[in-house]
Amino acid sequence: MVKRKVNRRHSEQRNLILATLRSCTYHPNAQQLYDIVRQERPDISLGTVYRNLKLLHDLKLANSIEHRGIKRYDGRMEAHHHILCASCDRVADLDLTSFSRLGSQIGQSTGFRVLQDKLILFGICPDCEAQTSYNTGIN
Amino acid sequence: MVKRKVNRRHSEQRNLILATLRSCTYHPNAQQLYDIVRQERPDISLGTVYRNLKLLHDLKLANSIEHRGIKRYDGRMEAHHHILCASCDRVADLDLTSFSRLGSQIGQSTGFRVLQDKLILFGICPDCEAQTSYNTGIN
DNA sequence: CTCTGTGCAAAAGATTTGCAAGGTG
DNA sequence: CACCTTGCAAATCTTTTGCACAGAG
Repeated sequence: MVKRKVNRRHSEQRNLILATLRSCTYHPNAQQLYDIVRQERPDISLGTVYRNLKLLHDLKLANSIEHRGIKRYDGRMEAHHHILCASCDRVADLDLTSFSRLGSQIGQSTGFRVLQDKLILFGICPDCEAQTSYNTGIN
Repeated sequence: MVKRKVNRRHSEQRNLILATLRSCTYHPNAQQLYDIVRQERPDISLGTVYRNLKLLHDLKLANSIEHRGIKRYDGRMEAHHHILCASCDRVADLDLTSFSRLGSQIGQSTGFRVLQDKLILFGICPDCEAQTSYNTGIN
């Protein structure tokens, strides 16, 4: 179960995918990443992007969050959280130093060992808030 | 966009689905709900379950959380949050009165209007913690 | 040479949708 | 009646996987 298959070979595709993810200012999904990466390497396949995102996530080189049936990735690995806009699906990073207290409090009351680096919030982003109408349908 | 089509007709199927969801002690997905409901009404279709869960969610009669590509539902509508076990995917309810402060704090720093009733945490549940090996693969 | 990674296409799994028929008010 | 809801099946969408070949060490 805890299989530790360490020695991975390098591949241009994998390096490119990780570099692209890291340079991304937003939180792209596989298709978006594929579209960007393809500009530089038109022969890359979508399957490879999926395979590598999954691998990078397993290797803890990428985070992921899921919303409305789509997984989005994040190459920034310093501990942080995310808030999703329930209207436009935008994702914003959240540096939340004050969470550790709440986390351990929750751990005590539920018996769960709370993962301190994964917390998802929902809200309405400023842009959507500025508009008169928006859908509040989260999930 | 803000379509308000209020007058919905009743249907046995919809009532049954909602009642079943409400009586559920866990957080079932569409398929699980379908399996339960079918015992009472063998002719119901999976599509109907999906359609009604979506509708009930829109009407704010059900909450939903998404994990590993599957949506799970919750008929308990008092404000509360959820914590997911990253190992066994169990969902636990979380009554978190102390969140409102953190929520408004986050609202100030991000500009988001934080939805106070939707917060997802990840952790390892007591049962999984008791086992020596578990996968930490969240998402 | 030995594996790992890739491209391609097919498969899988969850959810949605078109349609004709049945149900509700 | 008008139109909402259903069952069924097909369609859709995202993600995974099998396979033969290419590439890395």
